[in-house]
Amino acid sequence: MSPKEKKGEITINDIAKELNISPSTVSRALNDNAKISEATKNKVKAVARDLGYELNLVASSLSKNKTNVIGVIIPHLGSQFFAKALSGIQEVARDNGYNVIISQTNESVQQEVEMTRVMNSARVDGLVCCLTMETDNVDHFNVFVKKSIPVAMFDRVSYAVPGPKIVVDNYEAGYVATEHLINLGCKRIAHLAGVVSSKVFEERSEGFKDALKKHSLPLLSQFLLSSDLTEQDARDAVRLWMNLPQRPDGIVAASASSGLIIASAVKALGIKLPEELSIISLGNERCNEFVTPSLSAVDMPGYEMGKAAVTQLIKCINDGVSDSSITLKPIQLLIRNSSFKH
Amino acid sequence: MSPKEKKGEITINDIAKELNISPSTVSRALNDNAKISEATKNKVKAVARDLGYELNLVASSLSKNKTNVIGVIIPHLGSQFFAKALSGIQEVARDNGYNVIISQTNESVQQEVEMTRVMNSARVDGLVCCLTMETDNVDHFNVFVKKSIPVAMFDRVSYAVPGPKIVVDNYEAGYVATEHLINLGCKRIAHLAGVVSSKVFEERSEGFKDALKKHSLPLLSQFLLSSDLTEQDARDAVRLWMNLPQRPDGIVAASASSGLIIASAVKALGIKLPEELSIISLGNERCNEFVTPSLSAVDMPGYEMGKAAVTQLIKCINDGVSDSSITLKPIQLLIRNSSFKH
DNA sequence: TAAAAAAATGCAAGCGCTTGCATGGATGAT
DNA sequence: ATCATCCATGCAAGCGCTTGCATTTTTTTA
Repeated sequence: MSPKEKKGEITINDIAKELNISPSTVSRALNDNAKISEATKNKVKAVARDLGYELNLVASSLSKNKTNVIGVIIPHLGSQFFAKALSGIQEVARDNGYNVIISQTNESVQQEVEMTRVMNSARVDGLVCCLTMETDNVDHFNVFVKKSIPVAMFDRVSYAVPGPKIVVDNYEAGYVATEHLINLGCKRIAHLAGVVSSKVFEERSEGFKDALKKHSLPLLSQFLLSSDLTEQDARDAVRLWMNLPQRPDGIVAASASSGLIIASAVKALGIKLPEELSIISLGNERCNEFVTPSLSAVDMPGYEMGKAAVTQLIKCINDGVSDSSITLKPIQLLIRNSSFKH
Repeated sequence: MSPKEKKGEITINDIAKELNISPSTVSRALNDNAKISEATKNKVKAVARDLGYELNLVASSLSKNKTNVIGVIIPHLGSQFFAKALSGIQEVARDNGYNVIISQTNESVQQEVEMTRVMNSARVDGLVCCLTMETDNVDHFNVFVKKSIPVAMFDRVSYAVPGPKIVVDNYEAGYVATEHLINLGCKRIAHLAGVVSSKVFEERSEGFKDALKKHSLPLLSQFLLSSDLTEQDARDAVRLWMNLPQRPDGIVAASASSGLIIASAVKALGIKLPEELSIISLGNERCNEFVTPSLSAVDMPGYEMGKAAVTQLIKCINDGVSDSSITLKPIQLLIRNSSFKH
C-alpha cells in the first residue's frame, strides 16, 4: 500500500497528474465543455476509464450548489397507490438524471415536519410530497418557498404552498361511482367517507351527495358515515347499516381498502353480492379483481400522478419558475362484478 | 436585498460573525463537541435557531467523507414484498440518522449495473439490495467491496460478494407448504415453480420435492412446471393441469401473485375450492385474505427482512467489519380457506 | 510576417463544513 | 508568586469539484 493510502478514491487530480494537465481541464473534459479540444477530451476520458474514476457527486453538488436529488415525502408505502406513485416518481427522476431520497410520514404531521427539515439539510433540488391526512398548517414548507426550491404536491395537496399540484378529480370520482350504482337501479345508497378535514375525502363526499341529488334520491343521514377508514371503521359501518330495518342496496367506499373490508364483512353476514347489495370503491387495488365478486372501483392513477408530479417539478427546477400549475388527471371507472344491474 | 444575495443560505460563518467567534467553534458547538463550554454552545444554538440555520449535509459529507446515505436497489415497487421491505429499510435507516436513496431495476441486469454506478457516485455509506432474477455476474459490486463499503443483500442474494445476507429459508417454505397439503390429504400435488436459475425458486422447488419424497408421494413430471411466473404462465399451467385425465388435488404456487391467478383461473373453470383442489402459495399478499376462499400461504416477512438488512448494514458501517453474516428469518404458515382437510 | 482573433488550457478561489494542531487564558499545585 | 495543567477557542488546511478570468498556444487575416 502507498504511504498515503487515501481510501483508494480516484479524483480528477489523479487524472490530471497522470496526463500532466490541470484539474480544471480534466473537469471540463469530463463534462464535455466546448472549449476543450476533442483530443484532450478523449485522452482524459480514456485515463478516467482506466483508473476507474467515478465522479464524486457530493463534491460536485457542493461546488455547483445543486444536488440533483429529489426528495419524496409520502404517508406510507403500504398502500399500492403510494407504492405506484413512488415507482413513477423514481423512474422519471432517473431518466432525468436525478436521484430520489424517500421518507414516510406514517400520517404523522410531526414526522412530516421532521422530514422537511431533513430534506432541507440534504439540499434537495425539489420536493414532491403527499401531505398527511392531518396536515393543516403547512409552514414547514416555507423554507423551500423562500429559497425558491419547488415543491410539487400530489393527491393530498395544499394550495397554500406554491408549486405544481397533481390531483385527481375526487368530486368526479365520487359522482361517477355513485351514479354508476344509481344507473344500476340502486335506491338506497350509503357512503363510508373519510375524514372531512381532508379535501380529498370531502370532495368525494360532495360528489356522492350531488349524484344523489341530481337523481332525486334521498340522502339518509345514517347512510353517510365519516371515519378514518380503518378496518374497524369499515366493520362498524357494515354492522350499523346491515342492522337497519331498511338496509342500503348500494355502498360507495371512500377508499380501496375500506371497500375490500366492507365487501368481506358483508359477505360474512351472508348477504349476497351483488344481488342484494352493490359495492364500489374509490380507489383500486390489484386484488379488487381477485376477490369474489370482483370489486368495481374508480381507479386512482397513482403511477401516473407520480410521474406527472416529478415531470412538473423538474420543469420548475429548470425554468426557474416555481409556478403553480394544476393538473387534473382523469379517473377510470372499473366495472366489475360487485355492482349489479337490477 | 443585500448586494451579495447569496441564495439566502445561512452558514456557520454567519453564526460565527454574529457572535464574533470562529466558525470552528460554531461547528463544534453545533456538534456538541466536549471541548466547547456549555455557555457558548447555548449561545451558538440560540443564534442558529434564530437565523434558521440548517446544516448543509452536502458540505458536511464532503469534509467528513461520510454521507449518511444508504442506497437501496430493488427489482421493483410493484410487489408488496418489496414495498414492505423498502418501508422497513427506510424506517430503521431514519431511526439511525441515515437517508435512503432508492432505485428499481425492473429485473434488468443492465439497470442494476447502472444503479450501482450511480450509488457509487453518490458515495453511499452502504448498499442494501435484492438482485434481479437474471443477475449471475456480480462484478459490479466490486467497487464497493474494494472500498470496504458494506453491501447487504436480501432475498435474492449472491454469496460471491461479502456482507450481510438476509434470506428466508425457501427450502423450508416449499417443504412446509407442501407438507401442509399432504397433511390435508392431498395425493397429487403440483407445483408451479419459478426459474431454476434463481436460488430462491430452486430452493422452494427442492423443498417441494423433498416433502413429497418424505411422504412417499410420487412426483409426476407434468406436475412440476418451471416458469417466469407471469400471469400467462400461471394460466397456462392451470389449463394444462386441469385438462389432465388425473387432475392435481393440490397446488403449490411459487409466488403470491401466481397463486392468486391460479386460484382465480381454477375458479373460473368451475372447480370447487378447496373441496376439489387445495392451493397454497409461497408468498403472501394482503389480498390473499380477501379472496374467496381466502388463500393459504407461507408468508415471506418483507418488512422484517428490510429492517434486518439495514440493521446489519449499519453494524458493518460502524464496526468497520464488512463481515458476511447469514441470517435466516423464520417463515410463517398462514392457513386459510383455500386448503381443505379431506 | 506581424498583429489580431480564436481556441485551448491553467490559476486560484470558492462551495460549507470538519479537524489536527497551536494558542491563549484560567486554574491548580508548589 | 511561578510554572505546569487544563480548558476553551482559533487557525488554516483540506474534502473534490467547478468556474471566472488570465494566460498561453494556435490559427487567421492583412
